[in-house]
Amino acid sequence: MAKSKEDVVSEFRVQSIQEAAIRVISRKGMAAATMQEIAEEAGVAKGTIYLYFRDREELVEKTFETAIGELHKRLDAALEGDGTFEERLRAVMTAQLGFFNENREFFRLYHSLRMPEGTSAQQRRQKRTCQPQFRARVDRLAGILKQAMDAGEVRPLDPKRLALFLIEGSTAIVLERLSEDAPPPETEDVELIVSTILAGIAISKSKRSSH
Amino acid sequence: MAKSKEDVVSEFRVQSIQEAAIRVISRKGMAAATMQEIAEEAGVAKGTIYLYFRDREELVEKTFETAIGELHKRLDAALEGDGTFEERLRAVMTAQLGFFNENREFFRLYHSLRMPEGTSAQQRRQKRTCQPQFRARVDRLAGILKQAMDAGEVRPLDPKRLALFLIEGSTAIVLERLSEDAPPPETEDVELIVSTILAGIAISKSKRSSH
DNA sequence: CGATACACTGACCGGACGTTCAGCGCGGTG
DNA sequence: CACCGCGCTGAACGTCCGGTCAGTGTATCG
Repeated sequence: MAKSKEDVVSEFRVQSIQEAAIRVISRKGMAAATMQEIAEEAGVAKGTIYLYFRDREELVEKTFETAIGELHKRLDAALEGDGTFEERLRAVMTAQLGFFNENREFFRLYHSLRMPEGTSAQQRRQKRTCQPQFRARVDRLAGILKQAMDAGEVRPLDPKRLALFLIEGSTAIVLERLSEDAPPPETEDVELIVSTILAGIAISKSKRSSH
Repeated sequence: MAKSKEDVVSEFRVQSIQEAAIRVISRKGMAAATMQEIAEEAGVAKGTIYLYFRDREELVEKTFETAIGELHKRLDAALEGDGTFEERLRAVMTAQLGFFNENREFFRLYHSLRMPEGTSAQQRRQKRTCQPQFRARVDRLAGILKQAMDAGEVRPLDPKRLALFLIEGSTAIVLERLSEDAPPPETEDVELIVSTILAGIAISKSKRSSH
């Protein structure tokens, strides 16, 4: 069945509102972003938002899911086919830096939801909907690490902790890049991360003596 | 001059209120922590808080500074005297994990202030007071890294980026530890971080072939 | 023991924000 | 053209919260 005119309008509204929400949240922060301002940013009246989302929580939740779905698609694409661990690691990091670079505004929403706020009921709800998304991201990377360990490419360590360390560490670099006027080329930061994580930063004894 | 009785009472109130603030913020999150609840937690009336802090912002700011001052003291202590880079890195990481383990409740306050919220005026104020504290932490570690690079113990990389990567990566592990019922011993996680950062995770060709 | 000072209290105020809903205008229909 | 349906609007409502201040209890002093 072709999309009816109503569907098209509806989709357009939903998308405008979600994009506005991301922009306002990235400007003011999660707590200070008001429905009024989101509505203005989207070019609709406050009441209109409630025709498409039950309440503020649902708007935030759906918006987050839509946006993070995009990130997951990118990561999946980066991991298609198989290569050496190093290639895959580089692909993942490149995809990540690229995504946040193109979606700078999504970053703050992402960061705000890392740790749930509000009453314990709200916290539980946020946890149910957002935590799995973070977990999925961590688990995906942990899976790659585990695979590489089994293949003998990586020494045995707790894959989950390593994944956390890597994701959050690279997130810090993304954050820094976003606040810089002229960040270095993406590849440079990817190389920093990949080479550090693969080979470490210490100059081995043999190399030092040969120098 | 000895402390007058008023000073003692005053200090006690300030401390109670700050501790209450940390507990409430860690329970509800920054935005949802109300002055009323902080007052109840401290066992005083709401108005009393305003005898010791100009407004909510000042309370949060001062509380944050008091608590992070403690962290900085620990880090300084960990770096007293001099040792190899590896020893210093291990000391810093141990101090960090230890601090957050003993001050679990401070963690959320710390996390909430990472990224300023509210109107742009509020954001500027928060940036002026809190960002330098984060910067100081990063710069301190970056300094150690730089020193090790100059000494030829560490290969030359951007020290600031490395420091960010390390601090945020280890923060992720702290966060994970805090949410676990029975986290592994601190030393284990410290070793994971230190060995990863020093030697990387890849199994070198020579080691693999000798296996 | 009264008088004075002052830390403390908590009801109250003003404003902001999420949510609602009566009504408006516009495109479609007979 | 008159009527209708409906997507949309934004004023109004209830709630919540930071901040205020007149009043209260208590310690101190003459």
